[in-house]
Amino acid sequence: MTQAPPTAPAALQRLFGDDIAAWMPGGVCPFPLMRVAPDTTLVHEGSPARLVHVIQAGHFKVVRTCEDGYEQVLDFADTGDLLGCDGFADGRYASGTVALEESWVFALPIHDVHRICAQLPAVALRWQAAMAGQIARAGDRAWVMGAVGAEKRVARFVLLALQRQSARGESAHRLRLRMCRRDLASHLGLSHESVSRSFTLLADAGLLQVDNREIELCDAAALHALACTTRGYPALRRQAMERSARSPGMVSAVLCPSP
Amino acid sequence: MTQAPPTAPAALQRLFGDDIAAWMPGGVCPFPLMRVAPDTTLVHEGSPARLVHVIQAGHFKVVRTCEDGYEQVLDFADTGDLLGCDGFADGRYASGTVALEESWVFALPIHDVHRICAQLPAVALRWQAAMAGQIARAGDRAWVMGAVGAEKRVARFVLLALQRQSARGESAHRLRLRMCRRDLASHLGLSHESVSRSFTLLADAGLLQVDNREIELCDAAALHALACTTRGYPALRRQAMERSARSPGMVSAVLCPSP
DNA sequence: CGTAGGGTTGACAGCTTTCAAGAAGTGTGG
DNA sequence: CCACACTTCTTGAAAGCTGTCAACCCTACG
Repeated sequence: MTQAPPTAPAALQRLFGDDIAAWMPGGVCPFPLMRVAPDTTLVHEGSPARLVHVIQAGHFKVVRTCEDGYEQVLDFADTGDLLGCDGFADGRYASGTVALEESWVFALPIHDVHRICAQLPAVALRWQAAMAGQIARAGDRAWVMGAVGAEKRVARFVLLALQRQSARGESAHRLRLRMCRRDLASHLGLSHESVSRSFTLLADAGLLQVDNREIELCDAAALHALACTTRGYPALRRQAMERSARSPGMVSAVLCPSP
Repeated sequence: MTQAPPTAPAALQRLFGDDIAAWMPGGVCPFPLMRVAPDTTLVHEGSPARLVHVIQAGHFKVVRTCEDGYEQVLDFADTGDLLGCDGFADGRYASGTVALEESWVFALPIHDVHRICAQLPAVALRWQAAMAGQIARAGDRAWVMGAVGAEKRVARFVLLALQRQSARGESAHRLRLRMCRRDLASHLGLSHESVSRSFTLLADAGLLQVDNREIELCDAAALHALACTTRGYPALRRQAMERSARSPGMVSAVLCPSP
């Protein structure tokens, strides 16, 4: 299952720009590219923060563990994201990060980042922009989590994930979830059964097509309306009932010709 | 109602350290201290981002407005917090900020911040720590919003607010909410009636004392247990019922002698 | 004094959690 | 290759929490 490590440090390129070349004596990247096995903890909550990680490939969840062992999923991170920035603040990581699949990250010593930023103002600017991007991401996340009602939270989550994916040049209507329902439920403040039911409801209403962790957007306008409209959307359940009554046997028929 | 503007730039001091003196020719702070009237929008969502604001005094809400006019409250900010960092990322503010009361903020042109950071590495370090602090804050916020159940979300919110307040040297058991129930409800993903009911429930159970926007912590251990325990806490309602049955007429009696 | 906005409470429909069981997919070892 | 255990996902039923609608109290304010 182990893939070959990515060759080009695309994530670093985006962070440091062309100035990264000045820090690559002999074309060798000064920062180690680490492989992280699935379900492995990359940084432990509360440990001393000396590294910031940049995701080159793969997906992570950001968690905070309660005293009784229940883990609250604060966020999910993917390619290009920074991990462990919160450790900058007081020297200890405020959250842990766990790989959802085999992943590859660059480990940047905070000290080195400071040194580079002090010497190359252009890099400092990009670095600040990257941290600001993490703050903006957190705002998006709050938008998702602040929705009222299970389907709306799930709808916003899917919409945001697709939006980010398409901003990265990937598909804008097809989504592959990397996390299990339980992690997603923890993130959204729901039970995992409610997440499951929400997906089937959105599918029955014709907004999505759901096959386990494969999501396909069918009715972008309707999903957007559901996600962005204020509270109250009783029409969805009626719509789902009607649809499922109309085609009782055609569960897995191809409903959404891809545009 | 208009108070005098604060005299010492404490918020800037914390951000720039002693090096701020080098940027104060004749002891004059180079950044304007702006007064923001209650219910006034400081930055508009989507507008070009040229300033970062530092709260010197007062309280704000950070919002994202849906197309139909419903505003989602992403966060609340108070003294020392940075406003508008998310605009760093792509040049436009990703969220708006509205003053909850009369407030005072320093307006820092992003360009100036960059210049100062380029010249004074120590300031750059502090600035990064401040942004990292905003990221850590966002994690806390996700922890609050990710709770399952209305009382638990409210409990976490109160706990976090008290914790931040005490970290700033203020009271660790007395809290004055600056936002209306509706804003708090929007932030927590609840109806404002549920927020109200949660407060009275927590009060009836003896964990808090609630008087409109004045909150007093009565049983820190129990509130902490409620906030941090995994889902399921049916004992709370029983406890509240028993308590309210035991003292039917003593609604406003002084239950919590301040330690 | 009248109005407006914020906060609380009650009633009820309906959504969510919980508990339980079954279906589907995955990995392991024989 | 199959059987088996295991996890994940889905679904059903019941209890109970939450949203909605409505009413009432209170304070602030003109």
